[in-house]
Amino acid sequence: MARFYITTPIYYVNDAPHVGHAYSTVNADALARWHRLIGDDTKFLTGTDEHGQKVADAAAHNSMSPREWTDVTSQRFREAWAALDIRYDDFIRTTEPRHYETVQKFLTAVHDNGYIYKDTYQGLYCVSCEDYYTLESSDEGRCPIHGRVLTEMREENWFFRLSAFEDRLLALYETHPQFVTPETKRNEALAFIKGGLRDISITRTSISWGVPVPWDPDHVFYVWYDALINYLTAVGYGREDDETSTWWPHSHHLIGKEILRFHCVWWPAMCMAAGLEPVSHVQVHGWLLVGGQKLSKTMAAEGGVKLTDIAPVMLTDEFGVDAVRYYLLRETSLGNDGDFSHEGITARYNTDLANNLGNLVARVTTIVASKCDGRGPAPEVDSELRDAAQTAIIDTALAWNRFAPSFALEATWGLIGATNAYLERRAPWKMSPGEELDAVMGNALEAIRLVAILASPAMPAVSANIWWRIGLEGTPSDEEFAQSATWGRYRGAGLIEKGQPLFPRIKAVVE
RNA sequence: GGGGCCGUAGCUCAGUGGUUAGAGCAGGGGACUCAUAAUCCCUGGGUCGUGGGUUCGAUCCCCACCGGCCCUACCA
Repeated sequence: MARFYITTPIYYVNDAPHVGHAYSTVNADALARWHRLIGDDTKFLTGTDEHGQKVADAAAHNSMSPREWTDVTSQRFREAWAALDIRYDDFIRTTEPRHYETVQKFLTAVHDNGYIYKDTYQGLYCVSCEDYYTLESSDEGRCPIHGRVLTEMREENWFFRLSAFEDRLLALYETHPQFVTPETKRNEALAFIKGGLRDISITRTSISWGVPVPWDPDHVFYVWYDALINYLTAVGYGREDDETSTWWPHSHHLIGKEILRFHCVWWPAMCMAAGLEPVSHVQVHGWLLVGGQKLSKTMAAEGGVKLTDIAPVMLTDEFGVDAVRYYLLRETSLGNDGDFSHEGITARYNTDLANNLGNLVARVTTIVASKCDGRGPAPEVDSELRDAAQTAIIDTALAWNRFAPSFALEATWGLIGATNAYLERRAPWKMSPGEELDAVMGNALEAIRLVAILASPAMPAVSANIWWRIGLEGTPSDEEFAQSATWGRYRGAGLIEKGQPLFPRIKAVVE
């Protein structure tokens, strides 16, 4: 049996969950649902990143311990994912004991292998940012954000010998051309490696809210170094319940483009240093832009679109869970930036969901209910709709398999369009009850059944609803794709009734 | 400052070293009336950011520029 292990980034708890987080998570969830559908043994991991000075400060500001604070903030993500029908198999928190154990095991291995050494970190520090800059990344010794002169600081740190992995990373990219997708992002990572790698400081003494360094308890690991390892924590690396060999390295990290360097350069090097094969695939996606602008705290501070204006729950309240999922998956191709707008989601909702899909189900169920005694007739073996169905099945499957949800949904919607056109040609509403009418309606119902299956990774609830409406038992994902997604299997057992519209049209709001 | 990405029809986006560059939506015309004033058919049309270069031929390769953006060691 094939296995599929997919992860999202773990989200920094200081942020409130917003549509950007939802974008990553919905994509990962849909991909996981697709692989479950085709029968893969699937594991879907998400979670929260809870260490670092910012978190400790926020906790103090709210008069809580870091643990109490992260209990609250981590929970917000679980709630957001519940609202979006995210079905993760594991939710990891970096403050969990299992994570401490894996991180310490992993980094001890790196240490034992000679890739960690102690040195003095000299950095330029910005008091406003509370962070270090390199001379190159500064604006001629000034903070690029605040413009103030950076002060030179020194700290005893443990360093990771990243520079030792340049050749091995290049070899990895050479022998695994699919390590990073899409290709433009792969090239970006490759260019960075070719530009030369420097060793990196991976511990801090000035911070206490982190994973202690086992061989030097005055230090904690810097937040990124423990964060990346979460992907291994979840498979039990270095612990009694170790399932690493089951899920690793044939796994997939879905990440946003801004953390490409961590995942495509440091992380494989860290794995190599620990004596572990790197993850096999990193799928990079772009950003959602609001009116062409990045979603950011800065923008909110400047009075632009606020993140809280587009919290996931506000969208699901307005459009429904599956419509939001559909929009996030359909609107932009994974890997490129996309535009997020209220107009955009409204347009997708009305055209793709209400007019095409919802209306198709409504018109078919109406005719069947009134002219076929409410029982779904069987489809024809050689219907002219069959070719369109086959095409949609193949193209949809190929697209999901190559991490391209937008193309998958486009292919699925091709069958919806073909079915609407088919009904126009045959005009069953002009037919009298009988064999001809039954055949047409059976074919249409079969197409709808297939659409429900094909759309189920993106819209699990609506797909199940359609399944029920056309008189079928269970849900579209009960049976493996290879068996269920073949033309001619429709056999409605239950009565077919029209019911309420799946997607009531949304009137344009004049602003 | 350094590295990188993007710039394609009104809008949102696909796409390719080679005959007339695509889809959806919006717009225009027609058909139909089962359906959520939905659907179906036809249709408009864009110097593929600008200027060079390589090539028999470039929107796609190279260089420069303009514009937008990302990374530069905490932001999907």
